[in-house]
Amino acid sequence: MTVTLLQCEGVKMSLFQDLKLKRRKVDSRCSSDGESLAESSSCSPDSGSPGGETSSCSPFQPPPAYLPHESPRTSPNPPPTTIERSSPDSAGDEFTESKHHCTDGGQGEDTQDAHVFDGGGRQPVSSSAVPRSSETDVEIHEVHKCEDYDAPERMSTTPPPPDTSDHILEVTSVSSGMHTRPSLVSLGPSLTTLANLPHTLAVTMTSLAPGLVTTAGLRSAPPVSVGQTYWSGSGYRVNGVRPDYIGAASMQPTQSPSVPTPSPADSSRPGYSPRLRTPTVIMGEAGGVKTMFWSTPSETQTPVSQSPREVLTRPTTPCGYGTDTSESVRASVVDGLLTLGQDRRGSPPQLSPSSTLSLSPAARSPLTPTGRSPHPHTTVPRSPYTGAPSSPGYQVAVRGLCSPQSSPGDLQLLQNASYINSPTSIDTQRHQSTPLNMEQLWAGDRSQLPHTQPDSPGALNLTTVGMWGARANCVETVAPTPTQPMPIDEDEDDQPMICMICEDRATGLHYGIITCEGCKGFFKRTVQNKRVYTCVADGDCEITKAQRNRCQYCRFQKCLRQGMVLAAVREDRMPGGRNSGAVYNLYKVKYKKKNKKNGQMKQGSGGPHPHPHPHPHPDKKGVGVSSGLEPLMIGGSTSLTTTNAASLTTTMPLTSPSVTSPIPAGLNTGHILKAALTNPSEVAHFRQRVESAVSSSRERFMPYPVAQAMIRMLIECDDFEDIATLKNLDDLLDHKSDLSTKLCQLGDSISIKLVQWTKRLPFYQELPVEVHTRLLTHKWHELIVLTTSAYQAIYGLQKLGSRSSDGTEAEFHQEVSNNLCTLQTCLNSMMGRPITMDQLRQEVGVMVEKITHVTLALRKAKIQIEEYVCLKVIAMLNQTRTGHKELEVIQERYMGCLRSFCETHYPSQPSRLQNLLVILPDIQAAAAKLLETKMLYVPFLLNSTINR
DNA sequence: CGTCAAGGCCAG
DNA sequence: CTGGCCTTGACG
Repeated sequence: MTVTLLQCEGVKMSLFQDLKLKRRKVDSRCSSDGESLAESSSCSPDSGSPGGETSSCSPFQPPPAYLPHESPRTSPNPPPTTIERSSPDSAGDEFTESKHHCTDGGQGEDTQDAHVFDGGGRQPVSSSAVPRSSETDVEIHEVHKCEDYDAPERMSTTPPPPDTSDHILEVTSVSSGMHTRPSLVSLGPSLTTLANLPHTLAVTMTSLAPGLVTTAGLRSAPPVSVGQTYWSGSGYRVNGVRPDYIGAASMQPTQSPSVPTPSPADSSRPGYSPRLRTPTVIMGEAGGVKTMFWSTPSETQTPVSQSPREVLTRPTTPCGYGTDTSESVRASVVDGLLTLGQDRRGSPPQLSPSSTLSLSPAARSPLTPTGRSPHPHTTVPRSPYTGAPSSPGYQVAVRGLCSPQSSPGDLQLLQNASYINSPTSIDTQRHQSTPLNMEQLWAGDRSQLPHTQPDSPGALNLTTVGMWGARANCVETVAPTPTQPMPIDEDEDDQPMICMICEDRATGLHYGIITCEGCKGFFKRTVQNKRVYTCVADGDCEITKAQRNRCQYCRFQKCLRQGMVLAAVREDRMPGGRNSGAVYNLYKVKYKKKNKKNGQMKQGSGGPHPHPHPHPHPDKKGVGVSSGLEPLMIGGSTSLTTTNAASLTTTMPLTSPSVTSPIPAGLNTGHILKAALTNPSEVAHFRQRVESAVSSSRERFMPYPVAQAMIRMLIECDDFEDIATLKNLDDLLDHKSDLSTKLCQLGDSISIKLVQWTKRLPFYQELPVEVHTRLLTHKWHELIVLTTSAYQAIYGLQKLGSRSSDGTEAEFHQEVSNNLCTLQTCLNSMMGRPITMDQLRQEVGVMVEKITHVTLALRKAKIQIEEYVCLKVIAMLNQTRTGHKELEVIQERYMGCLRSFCETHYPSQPSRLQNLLVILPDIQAAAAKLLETKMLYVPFLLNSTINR
């Protein structure tokens, strides 16, 4: 059981945010609340690039509650502990501003991104219904050591006298198997309030085993993915392709306007896909003394500005993309936790640094084009639909996961895992290439160029393998041939092209690829003037429309990487005319002769999901798809993954030269691929898009029996009632026993159940354990909300008799009131003293409202268990940005399940799928609030009392 | 003559 | 310096 306890840490540590911890600012430039902070932001609209994330007010700042407020309350009673500064990776460095990198004064999306804290219920503290006293308005930068290893009698189960002087939590825990004893808790003044109940829960810290010295860096709060985009079935197109077909969900318009969000003004903006950063708690334990500090957030991107020390300490990840050390450690530790007891998965090699650092192209698994080490079990033959291993021992193996056992070897492994690098972000695999020496480039050294450029080996082999390696992974698998043109989806002609560099609106083919006027001009000026740029960061800045002017070096590098041809810039500056054939042969996208008589081209429109634009707009600028751009020839042969190639032979006949049959009638995936291949916004997304297209085809054509079987597997692994309710409610309500212990046990129970659920998932083996870890760490609160709300929606009706939801405002308020009354009763009992309704509303009112909102939405939809389990998986796999194709494939697989179920069981509700999906942002909002209040037990209490 | 991908111009 | 708009000129 050590395993599962340990696995809880990721969850438990999230609770630490709420502790009355003194934040001692080391280097804060931020104002005291999210809004003012945002407004004062002088930099970084960056929603993902390293270009801005280290700025003082990036979206990755801790949410307001955790921002380094100007907290003047210095402690007259300093903690009786050793105070240390945080590690090199922590706060100080990452608060470093990078204004020098912002050449546009922070225009563009600054405001938008700066408001992300408002979204999803994570509202600025100042506007929260929860009083500030219950918020974490301070930041920890010290390590608090506690010398008192085992003094449970000092743990506050009754509120200590108010102490306004200092909010110090000191925790020491001596591990004793699965029982952990917080030994010293010194909380702040508002411990007497309801909101502090979970603080004691938060104190739980579980150790591996007696004597084991370990370090655990744990994200204190999962990123609140407010405003994430979901498939919405809208008509939005990217280069003529629906983003959900090509995996570019983040480019979709965001959620339905009908979905209320805390900050609709921001979250509803097209393309709004914020990723929040949260503080990071790094825990350490030495000699049985646990220490911790908070660092500033640094999720997965490499900041623009790194102090030398930071650079030195930043681990090199398999993808070459730096992760915060704390994040790495955290992930690694929890990875280890998840891995323990899974000897069948070959844990030691999986967690060894050597395996994660295996970057040899030849060694790359075709399933892991991002360079991440392949999971050893991805080679298990699988059903193309279920993804489940076909081996007969699969079910046994899954069951075996439910009873993980640890061993000394596991502990050692875990210990080791603490020091290896975690994989990079599951949603961001960025390339890191050899620096481009522009001076040498202009001096004639073209060896730096990707192979699409002249003077470099294999110039006509348009494969971008080599120094552009990581990027090339994404494209090397796609190999349509000129003799096998993709069907053209003329229905999409009226959709604008997007620039392959910055995703702005493209105006046509320029220097070899489809770009906007800006990137065209930029490339031209750079080449004509032989300009030399440098990147102040690590040469990996994100280039988007809003940020393209922030780093000329990275913009130009991307131009080259994407295939812009230097030779297309004429030395003689002769205007007009056509380029020579030699230059033209270097183009990635070629103007196709107008021979659209290929009968295959029109076969794509006969599927069950006809496209809404049957008549193409005769826009002369619609070069991309409409005029027939030949598919890019990348490489000489297909290298689709074994697994997917097998799938493709049945559904995607045009992706490989070896498969020459026309598209089967009724399948219109070819046009998806055609468009995806000929008009990608980025070549680097080829692979992802193809995968998405493949999975999309699966999703859309999944037969119901297959969906039914997959859903049944999800239901079986869910154990709905067990995971959504509290078994020992009576014990919990008994105020005579130790409340803290009970809450700790509750936290254990919740996290154990989540981990067990994860391990039972049919696709568990398809993803590396670290990915599961990250998913769970980032999504656990959403899973809790969805689970409890769905349970409430489905079984709460029993309490209400057969009355169904009418969705009225009155019902909402009634339900909120009922829930608050239930909570009041429970808490009175738990605490042994009365809690006033005012107190209750103040502390948990907003959170209960949001959860109730979700519950009513699910109830109104009359959500079925089948839909709930699919939604749960979809929610867990949802990413703030695209890029992790494995997750997308699996997510869309279950999207297909859900769609199939909805279409089969609710044929009269064509928008049922969409209606269910748009509840997800509400779930995120409620989850954010739950996280904010830390009262994890609330939804469980409400569920557990349904039948009382 | 239409197309379209070059280069040029110039306001911001 | 950027990027929207314009001009140019080979090609079909």
